[in-house]
Parts: sequence; structure tokens; C-alpha cells
Amino acid sequence: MESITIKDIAKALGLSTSTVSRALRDSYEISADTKQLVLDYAEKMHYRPNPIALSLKENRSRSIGVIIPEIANHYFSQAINGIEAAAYERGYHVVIFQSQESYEREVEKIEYLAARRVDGLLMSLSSQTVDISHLQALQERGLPLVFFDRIPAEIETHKVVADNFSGAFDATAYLLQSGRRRIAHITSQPGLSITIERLKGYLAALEQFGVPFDENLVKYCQYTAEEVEANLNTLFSLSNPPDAFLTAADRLALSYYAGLKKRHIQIPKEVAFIGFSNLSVAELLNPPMSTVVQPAFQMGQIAAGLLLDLIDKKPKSPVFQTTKLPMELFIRESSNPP
Amino acid sequence: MESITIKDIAKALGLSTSTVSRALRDSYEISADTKQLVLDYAEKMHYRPNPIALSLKENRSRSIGVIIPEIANHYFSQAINGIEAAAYERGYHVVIFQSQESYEREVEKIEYLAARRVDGLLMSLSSQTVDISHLQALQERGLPLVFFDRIPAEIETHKVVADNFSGAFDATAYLLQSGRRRIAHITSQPGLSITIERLKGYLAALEQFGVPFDENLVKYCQYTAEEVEANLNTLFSLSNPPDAFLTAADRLALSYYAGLKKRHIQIPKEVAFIGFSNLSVAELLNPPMSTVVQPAFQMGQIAAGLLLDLIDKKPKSPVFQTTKLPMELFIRESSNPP
DNA sequence: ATCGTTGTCGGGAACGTTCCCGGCAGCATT
DNA sequence: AATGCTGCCGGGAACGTTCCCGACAACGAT
Repeated sequence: MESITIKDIAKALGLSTSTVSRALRDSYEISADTKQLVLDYAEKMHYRPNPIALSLKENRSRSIGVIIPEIANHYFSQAINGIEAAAYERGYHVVIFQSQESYEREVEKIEYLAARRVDGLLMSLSSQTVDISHLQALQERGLPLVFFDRIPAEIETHKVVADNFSGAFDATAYLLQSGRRRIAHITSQPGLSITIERLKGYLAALEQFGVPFDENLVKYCQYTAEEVEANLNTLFSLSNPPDAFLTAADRLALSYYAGLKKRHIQIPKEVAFIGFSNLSVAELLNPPMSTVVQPAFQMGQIAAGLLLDLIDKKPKSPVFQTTKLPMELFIRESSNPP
Repeated sequence: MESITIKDIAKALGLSTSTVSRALRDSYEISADTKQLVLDYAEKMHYRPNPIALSLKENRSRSIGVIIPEIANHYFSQAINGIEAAAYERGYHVVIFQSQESYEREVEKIEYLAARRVDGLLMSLSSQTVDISHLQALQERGLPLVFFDRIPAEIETHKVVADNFSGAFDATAYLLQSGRRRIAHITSQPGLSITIERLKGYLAALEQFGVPFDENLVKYCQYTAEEVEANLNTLFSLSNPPDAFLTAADRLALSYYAGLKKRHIQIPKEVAFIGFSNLSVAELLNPPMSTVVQPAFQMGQIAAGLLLDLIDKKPKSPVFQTTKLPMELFIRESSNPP
């Protein structure tokens, strides 16, 4: 991969590198003739400035890093599109890495991106992550940082989340209102911000309807098939089994939907079902699944915008804000009254 | 973002940068004492080598670029996981960009990645791309290039594809065997390699069963709702309307499934349905959808492996191969006999 | 004739790293 | 004592770019 450089142009035209550099940047110090000469030659030879040399010199890369748990998730891939739209508009590139829900991978990717001099970092934490001191250290070293969706409490910076509390509250309230009383809440890792908020919303709705909370109905669940199986076994061997499900995360929705069908439990006759999910296929399922949907694209867009503000304006002491966007509840057949 | 450099270490320890550099690389020229001194100090100060400086010097980045049409597509996000697995194993990073099915964006991303000195490029073409001279130029300049899924005929290099011909043939044959005779084939842009291969398979199956080809049954379709609507209108106002659908691509499968349901056309009673798709929800749909599935992860893994071979071994005149992987046909309720 | 101005341009350092080249001390060999 | 070798280390160029600091010619003003 040989590429033409400013030095090559200078040599070919009998000029100095400074002159060529300035001609390319359209500096007032260079005569129109010389500029034209340089520009023509550069065009002819397909000259492209070397962004690596620039990064080294300017200690920045005009790109932002994004670290998310996984790409193969509709919420995140939609969010990425929002991020890219915002970044593109402002002349930044987006570099995407997945933590694969692993703490080690997350740390590794963060270090790599920092070493690569990304100008800012956009993060949604892995489910394994509890210690975020490395992120704090990075922030103290001056790296602009913005979190979205899965946010930490311990770091003060811009954060963008969906209103998980209200989302869970509304969904739970809907189920209660339609007569369900034993609502199983299948959710993600206990430590995650989204998990906590959703649980709070679930509890608040129960309380408002005067339905006692039963901790046996809350299951923290990974995505393995065995775990789904085991949890369903436990739930349906309760003396008082669930008559509704509220699941967090795309994958939980699908695997429990599948699990229920496998047991020939009728939705919504025997149990009602509402899932947190950004899957567009929800309405094509059998039966069409009620969903709580996050404004993924918008969240990515806003988060990226805030990060770029932090980068471009470099305010001395920025006023950090937590943006909370409404979730939307789509009621479909799966949550119909029995 | 201040970072500690070799120069800082040298100054602090009263050594030269050369010595520090060699100590860090564990060179035999450095005494054990000095090495330990440097290593300890570097560890203490969290020294991380600057990959940008290295890239500039070595004219390479230990990373490969991936350009795909879109991330929010199950096939591609699975393929990315395969690519990352292969790259990780061999110490390479993966930089992902989306062309968003736009030729301009594709060219732009390619140029950027080349300027960024990725060591190789992994591509699946956008549906708009017809002119690939920029890729040819890049290859001639020595950039290792591997295509997967959507491949061009005009460039000679490693290519990894699914056996689209057989996939389409098997699906069509299944439909014919179960008594269907008017099989609509909804497919992607005419120019794409996958489109062509699938059409060939479709035609071959028709011929084998002695069913005449009707070009009215083949629709090249983008993803807009209006287009879906229009195509369904045309198809069902034929004097001899379709009794089966074979769709390419995830999104086509879903939007036509939705379109048929909206018209209250019963699947599989009135029309049978098989879709090319990597969606895991296929079996949860109503009715469960028969699918032709690509080995996405494996394709990504193999493609990345071939690219890294090209990069690492730099064979003078590599023997380029096209790897063709089998597709799998999952028969579900949507393609049952009427 | 001298001086400041303006318009153009070149030299060279710097960013962080590696690596070639050279240097010097201490020791053994002749 | 002279030589060569080994072990250890420093100086400086190079990668591609920008930018500060000059430099020099032409010109008008004094």
C-alpha cells in the first residue's frame, strides 16, 4: 500500500513541503498560481492526507468510540444508526466495538480506543461490569465520556436513558388493570441501571394497585436455554403460578415466548405477556406481542450530540445532565384480558 | 487526554528513549537491572504504547476494516461476530463501517479506511454498487481484499459465499413438490451476486419440475412499504395469482409476511411461504416461517481468516479461491401443503 | 539611497516510536 | 601493551503533517 505524500508532491513540483501543505489548505500565503499547480497535481495523483500523521500531531482523531454489549441486538444497532447520523453531520467518524457482555473485553476495548486517541467515548455498560474505576480514571485524564441506556451511578457525566421506570410502571399497570395479579418479572443482571429502574416501576405499579410483592416472581436471567427452562419450571410449580409476564430485553422476550409455547401455555388466555423489546417483528409473532419500545435511534443521536458538544466546546466545568426519553407501550394481542 | 510516553519514562529515569524502547521490548541488549527499572516504572505510570505512532512508522495498523450494507441485519451482525472471533485470535482489531446501501457512502468509507491504513478490507457490497473500479485500484495498490456474501464478479480475490443457488433450488423444489405451481420470487437488487444466484436456483428448480417460468412472478424489491403494497397488488391481480412466495433477505421476508397477513391471505392454506433469513424468531412467527439460513458466523470467520492469511503471509501470487458454504433449509408451518 | 511593507516561499522542529549506527568500558587473548 | 570482543547504552533519522520562524525579492515611501 504505497501512498502519495506531501513530500512526493513537493519533490515533483520543486517546492517545499510547507508550501505544498499550505497550498492544500488554501492558505493566503500562497500565490494563486502555485495553489493551482499543487491542487492539480494532488488531484491527478489522488493525494489523500494521512489521518494517522494528523492524529499523531494533533493528539486527536476526529472520531468517537462506541462500546456496546453486542451488535446483534436491535436496540443497539438502531442506536448506532442514531449515533452515526449525529457524528456524520459534524464530521466525525464512529468506531464501534462490542464488549460481548464481558468485563475484560470491555476494559480491553476501552484501553485500545483511548490509546487510539478517540476524541470521546460513548458507552453502554456490559452486564458484568461493576468496577468502573478505569472509566473514572479516563474521565479524569480528560476524555469526554457519555453513557446511554446502561449507565453507572458512580460517574458524573452526560447520560441518556429511556424512562425505564415509567415503561415498566405502565406495562405493569396495564396488566393489573386487565385483571392479572401474579405478574412474573424476568429481567437482566441485578446491577444494571435499567434493571433497577424497571424493577422500581414494576413495584410502584403493584403498590398502587395494592397487590403484594412476591419475590418469587422476579427472576434475573441470562440467556441460556437451560436457565429459561429452569425458571419456567420454578415459576409454574409455585402454589400460585404467574398469570402474566413482563420481560426485559429482546432476547428474554423471545426465549420466554418460545418457552411458554413449548409448554403449551396459552397466551394471552393463561398468561399475558409484555416484553421490553425493539424488535420490529413483535406484531408478526403468534400471538402479536405487546412491547415496551425504547427510542433507540433518538437515544443514540442525542448521546452522540452531547458527546460532540463536550468534545468541540470543551467547557471548563460542564453542567452534566441526564436525558430521560419516554418509552412507548404497544398493546397487542399477547396482553389481552383472559 | 495527556498520556505518558517513552520520552517521559526516559527523562524520569535518566535514560535515553532508545534504551527505554528496547527495555520495553525485552531486548537482549539491555541489562536485567535496567529492564526491571523501566518495566516497573512503566507499569506504575500505566504506560501504553501509542498505536498511532506505530501505525505511522510501520505503515500498518494491525486492524482490518469491514464494510457492510447495514448492521441492523441479523445476517451481518452474526457475520461480524465471526469476523471478530477470527481477528481476535490473531491479534487484529476490527473496524466496522456501514455503507447503508449507498454507493457514495461505501466509496467514502473505503477511502477513509485505506487512508487509516487498515491492513486489509473485508467487504459485502452495497446494493447500489455497480462500479467497483475504486476497489480494483485499491487492490492494485496492494491492499488485501476479501469479499463475502455480496461479491463482485470483476475482481479476482478470495470470496466467501453461501450456496445461494442450491438454497433457492431446494426451497423452490420443496414448494413445487408440495404442489405449488405459481411461486412468486421476491428478491433484492438485480445486480447483486446473491440475487443472480438465487434466481438461477429458482429457475433451475422450475425447469426440473417442468413448470414454465413467468416473469410476472419475479419482483425486485426495495424495502419501502409502498413498494411492498404495490407488488402485492400487481401479483394478486394476475389472472393466475401466486400460490407460494420465496423471498430473499430478512426484511423482505418480514414485510411480505406482514403484507400477506394484512390482506388476510392465509399462510400456508392460500400461499406457502419460505424466506431467506437469519432471524432467530422465524419459528415464533404466526405461522412459524420456513427459512433458508446462511451460516453467517462461519462465513465471517472464514472470510476474516482468508484476509489475515493474505495479510500475514503476503504470498507473491496467491491462488484466490471462492469458498461456497451450504445453506440450511428449515421447513416450518408456513410452507405446509395447502 | 534607505527603509518598512507585502507577497511568497523554505527550513526545521515537533508528535511517539523504532532501529541503525556508533561509542565506551571492561575483560580476555595474543 | 595492543587488540578484539562483549555487554550496555545514547544519538539521531525516519514515518507524514503542520506551523513557527525566518528569508528574500519587489515595491512604494521617505
